[in-house]
Amino acid sequence: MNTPSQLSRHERRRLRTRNLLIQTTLQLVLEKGYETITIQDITDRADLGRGTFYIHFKDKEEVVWSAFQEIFQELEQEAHRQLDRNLPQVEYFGLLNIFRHADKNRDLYRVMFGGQGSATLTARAQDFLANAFLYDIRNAPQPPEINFNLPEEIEAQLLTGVISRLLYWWLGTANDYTAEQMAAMTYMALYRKQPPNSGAAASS
Amino acid sequence: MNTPSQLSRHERRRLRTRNLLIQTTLQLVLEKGYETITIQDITDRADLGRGTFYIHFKDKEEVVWSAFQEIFQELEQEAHRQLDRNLPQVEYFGLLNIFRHADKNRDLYRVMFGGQGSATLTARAQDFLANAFLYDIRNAPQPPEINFNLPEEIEAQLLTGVISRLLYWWLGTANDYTAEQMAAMTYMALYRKQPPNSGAAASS
DNA sequence: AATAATATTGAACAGACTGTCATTTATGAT
DNA sequence: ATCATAAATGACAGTCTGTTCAATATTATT
Repeated sequence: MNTPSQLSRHERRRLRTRNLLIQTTLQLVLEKGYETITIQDITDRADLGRGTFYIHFKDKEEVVWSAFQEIFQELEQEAHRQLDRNLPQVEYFGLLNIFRHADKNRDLYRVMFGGQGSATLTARAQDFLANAFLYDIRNAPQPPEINFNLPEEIEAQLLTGVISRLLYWWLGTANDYTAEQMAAMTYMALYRKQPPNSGAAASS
Repeated sequence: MNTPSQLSRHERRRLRTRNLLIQTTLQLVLEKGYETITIQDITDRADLGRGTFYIHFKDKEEVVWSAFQEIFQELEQEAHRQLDRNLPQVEYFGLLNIFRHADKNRDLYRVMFGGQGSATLTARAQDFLANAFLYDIRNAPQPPEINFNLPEEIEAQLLTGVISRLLYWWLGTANDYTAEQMAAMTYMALYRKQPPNSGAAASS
């Protein structure tokens, strides 16, 4: 039935063109902007027939979204790992994770949070963030160091707003802040404390 | 030259159809969503020729943006009035202004901040907010009650993020919070103090 | 009232993009 | 080598855009 690789040649072929479409789309979006590019542009660059696109995706949006889903998954998993490890100052390290992840995937984040993508995409990305925060707030093993005394839902939305906008600004403006600095500033604004390890080297 | 009304009849006529186009566009956007509607839809509903649209506006976007500009102006003027009056707790009343203004113009805010409009529109609206905040921070007659100790630019972006997202959530979700409650919660989260007049009636 | 200027019309046009579908090409099983 | 399945193709009809232009309606000037 299945070859050792677990995937039939058909499936591998299918996956290959699918990924080709994703990669090409991302490239083009980053070069020309989401609204501007057309399906034709994508398939031209990918050297495929235009019809082929519609076999794999319904929309421009579906391509970008599925690409981002994969990448977001990384971040989500890391966050849950940290939550489970019951770290002190999860709040700070959570922020740091996000900004580092954004740094690694600058271009993709730019499309999602940078006002270049579709409104729908941005909204979806932010809703995703809000859900993640809500989950974290509700499932925090310990009560938070600092309590906002606000409804959980609102707290989650608030965090989402701060992060999204700072990402937007950070990635879209000429500035020299590092991910660490951004996380530290966000932490200070939200929790009114110095972040851990400020000025000192952190290990393990 | 000019009649007592300051506007020639030609000018008034022009303005009339211009406003008709704006109103109709807003109606339709709120009914069907920004992306969906077409220029044809607008001029049909407005009972105008399609060509007429292009005499007044370049784009769908230009219509919506000019509509919002007018309305934002109200908010901006009120904010500056408050700043000049040197009120205590400007921060709180500034927030209150925004949420009340959003309440009065629910539908328009929904389009701008609700993820229904174009990404460009939303970005422009938020940039506008960020600029306004930056201006207020720099021109505050007194040093703020509570200092964030962050770069002004970042503080402005942070406020923008919080407000935009809370507006998005407030206007787009079933909930019973009043503008006052939203302002109070935002104020508490940002400044870690009870807002003034909580529980008491305010006059004049 | 006649004439000039301005606004609006609506139809027509080229160009671009979309989504679909019957056909062709590549792959897998026998 | 043959046949069945899946993938990829490109041409098609339909929609929207932005522009143009001659005709019509409205307002201003004399």
